Amino acid sequence: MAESAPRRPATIHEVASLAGVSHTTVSRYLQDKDSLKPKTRVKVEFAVKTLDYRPNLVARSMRTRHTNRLAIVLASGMHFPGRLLAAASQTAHEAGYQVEIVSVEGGSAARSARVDELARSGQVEGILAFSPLALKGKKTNRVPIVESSTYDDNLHGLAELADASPVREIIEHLASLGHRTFLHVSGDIENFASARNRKSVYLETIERLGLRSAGAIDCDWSAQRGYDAILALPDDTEVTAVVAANDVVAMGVVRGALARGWKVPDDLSVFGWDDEEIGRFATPSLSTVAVDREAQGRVAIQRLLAEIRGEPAPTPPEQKINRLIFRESTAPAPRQRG
Amino acid sequence: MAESAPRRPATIHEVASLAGVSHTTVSRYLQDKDSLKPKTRVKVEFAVKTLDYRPNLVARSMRTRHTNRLAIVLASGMHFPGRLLAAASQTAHEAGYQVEIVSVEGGSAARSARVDELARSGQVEGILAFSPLALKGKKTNRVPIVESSTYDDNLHGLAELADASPVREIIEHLASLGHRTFLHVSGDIENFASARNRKSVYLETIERLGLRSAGAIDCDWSAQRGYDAILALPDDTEVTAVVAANDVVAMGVVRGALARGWKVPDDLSVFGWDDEEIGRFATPSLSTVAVDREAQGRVAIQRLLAEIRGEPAPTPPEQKINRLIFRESTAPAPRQRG
DNA sequence: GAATAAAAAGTGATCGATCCACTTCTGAGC
DNA sequence: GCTCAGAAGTGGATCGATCACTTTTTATTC
Repeated sequence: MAESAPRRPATIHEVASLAGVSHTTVSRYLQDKDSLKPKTRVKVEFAVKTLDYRPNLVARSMRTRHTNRLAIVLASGMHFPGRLLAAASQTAHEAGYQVEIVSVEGGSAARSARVDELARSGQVEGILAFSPLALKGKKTNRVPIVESSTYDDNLHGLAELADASPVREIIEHLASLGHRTFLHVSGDIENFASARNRKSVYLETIERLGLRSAGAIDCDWSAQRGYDAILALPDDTEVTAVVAANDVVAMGVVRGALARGWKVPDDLSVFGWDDEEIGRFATPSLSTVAVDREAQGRVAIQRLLAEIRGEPAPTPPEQKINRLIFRESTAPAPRQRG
Repeated sequence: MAESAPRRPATIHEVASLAGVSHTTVSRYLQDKDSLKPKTRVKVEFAVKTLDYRPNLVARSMRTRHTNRLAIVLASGMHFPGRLLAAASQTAHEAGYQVEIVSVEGGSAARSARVDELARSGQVEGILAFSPLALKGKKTNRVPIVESSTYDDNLHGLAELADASPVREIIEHLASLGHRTFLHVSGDIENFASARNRKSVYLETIERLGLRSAGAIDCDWSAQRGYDAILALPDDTEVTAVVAANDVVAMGVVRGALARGWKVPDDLSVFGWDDEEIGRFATPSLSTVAVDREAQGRVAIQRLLAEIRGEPAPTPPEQKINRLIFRESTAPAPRQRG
C-alpha cells in the first residue's frame, strides 16, 4: 500500500534525468518519436512509463501560444443542441482540438462580454457562437470568432437563411392542401438567428404567395407559448394551419387546439421543426423538418478551423441539410370550421 | 481607420513600463488594488486601460498551478441535461471557476481514458462525471474526480439511489389504483447510474410488495425502444402499468399501446420521468417525476468544490429533489382487458 | 582513414505571469 | 536630526514546456 506516489506530477526534466538524456531530447520524443535513435527512444520510453509522465499542457500552451482549444458559446436555457454539439466536438477533436462548451446566462450583451473575455484570455484559439453577439464595433478580437448568424451575410444562401428555406416549402405544401390562412409561432427571436430567419421567410412567403397570415407570434421555443397562442385566437379565426418554431412549440399548439375542441389535423394542421424523437411518437405524430444537426455542427467547426488557419472558407456543402417529413398533424384544409 | 492595433496582446511588462513602475507592482495591482498607493494605482490603471491589457491566463495558470477550471464529462449522445449543466455552470462560476463540458464518444472505457488524460493535463482542477467511469484501480489521479454514480457508495441515501426512490412511490401509487402486473422499460443501464438505480429499485419494490413484473427491459432512453417493448408483449399479457425510464420512453410506450389498440390510461397506465415540457402537452399528458435538475447540478458542483478545497463533503440537502406529478396517463387498473 | 555531410543530442533562452527576498521610501517619535 | 518600523516597490527566480543554436555522433564518400 505504501505506493509512495509522487506528490506532484513528473516534469520533463525528471524524465530526462532518469533516461540519462537532455530535456530537449524528451521534448523531441514527445513530438516526433522517429527523430530519435532507437536506443535513445527506448530509454526515454522507459522513463516516461516509469514516471507515468504526462506533459503539462498549460506549460506547453504557454510556450507554443497554441492551446488547441476551441470554445462554443451558447445562450443558456433549455435549448441544448446535443447532437450538433457532439458532431462539432468530434470534428474538432479529429483536427486536434478540444472543445469547451460555455453556456452564458443573459442576453447578447452578457454573451458578448463573455466572448470578449474568452477571446483575450489566451485560453482558446477560436470561438463559435450559435447565438448572436454584439461586438461588431470592437475589432480588438485576438482570435477568430465565427458567429453562426453571420454566415448568411458572407455566404449568401448558406447556413442560417438557407436553413430557414423549408418554411417556404412548408407553406407551399400546406397551400397546395387548400390552406389559406396561417399562423406562425416563432422561436426566441432575440437570441436565435434561426428563429428570426424562419419568421422572415414565413412573412415573405405568405406575402409572395398572396396568402393570409393571422400573425407571427414571438415566443421562446416553449410549448406553453404555443398553447397560449392558439387559445388567444378569436373564435371566428380563419387559421387552418400553424407553422411552429419547433416540435415542442408544435406540441403546445396541438394541445391548445384540443383544448378549444379543434381536432388536429381535421380542423387545424400543425407543422413542427427539428424532427425530435417525441414528434414521431406523439399523437398525432408531428409533420416536421428533419435537420441534419451533425452536418451543421461539422460545417460550423470547419469554418472556424479554416479561419484559424487563415485559409479561405471551406466550400459550402451542396447537399441539403433540411428535409420535410409529413406525418399525421397535417392534412387538407377543412371546408369550414364547425 | 489606421488604428494600428498591437499585433500581440500587451504583457504585464509593457504595462509596467508605460506606468513607470515595475512589473511586480502591476501584478500586485491585479490581485489587490488596495495594496497600492493611490497615486501608483492611478498610473497603473491608466496604463492598463491604454494598452487594453488583459492578463494572459495561461501564463498565470502556469505559475500558480491553479487553472480555475472544472470539467464536466458526459457520455455523448442525445442525452444532454441542459438545465442541470446550466445550474452546475453557474454554481461553479460563482465560486470563481469556469466549467468545461466534455462529451465523450464511446463507453465507460473511452470515458475513463479521457478523464484520466484530462486529470493529468493540468488543465482542470476537478472533474465531474455524470456517467460511470472505470478507473477505480488507478489511484494516480492528480485532481479530485467526483463521479455522480459513486455518491451513494459514500453517502447512503443521497443523490443517485435516493434519486431512484420515486420508483417506489410510483409503484405504490399504481398498486393502490389496483395495478398488479408491471413492466419496466429502463434507460441506458450501461452508461447511466440513474438508469441502473431505477431498475434495481423497481425490482426490489415489486418483490417487496408481492407484485408481479413482466420484466425490466433494457433500452437506451429512446422512444423507439419503449414502442418496441410494448409491441413485444404477448397478447394475453397481464401488464396494466408501465414504469418508463423517462418521458421520451413513455411517449414510445403510449404510442405502442395505441398501435395495439389499447387505450391509455384506460387499458394501460404509463409513468414517465423528468417532467419534460412535452409530457405536459402530450396527449395523453404524462404522469411523471419532476426532477430538480438545478439542485442536482448545484449539489454536484458543491461536492466537487469541497473535495478540491479539502473540506468535508457539504451537508446533503434536506428537501427532496424529486416529486411525483400525476396526469392523464395513469388511472385505476382495468377490470379485465377486452 | 580523413574529410565532409547529415543526423542526433545538448545548451540556454524564452513564453508571461506570480512569488520571494530584498531595498527604498515615508513618517512617527524622541 | 536621527532612528526605526512598516508600507511600497523592485529585481530576479520560477513554473514546465518548446525553440533556436551549438556541439557531438554517425554515416558517406573518395
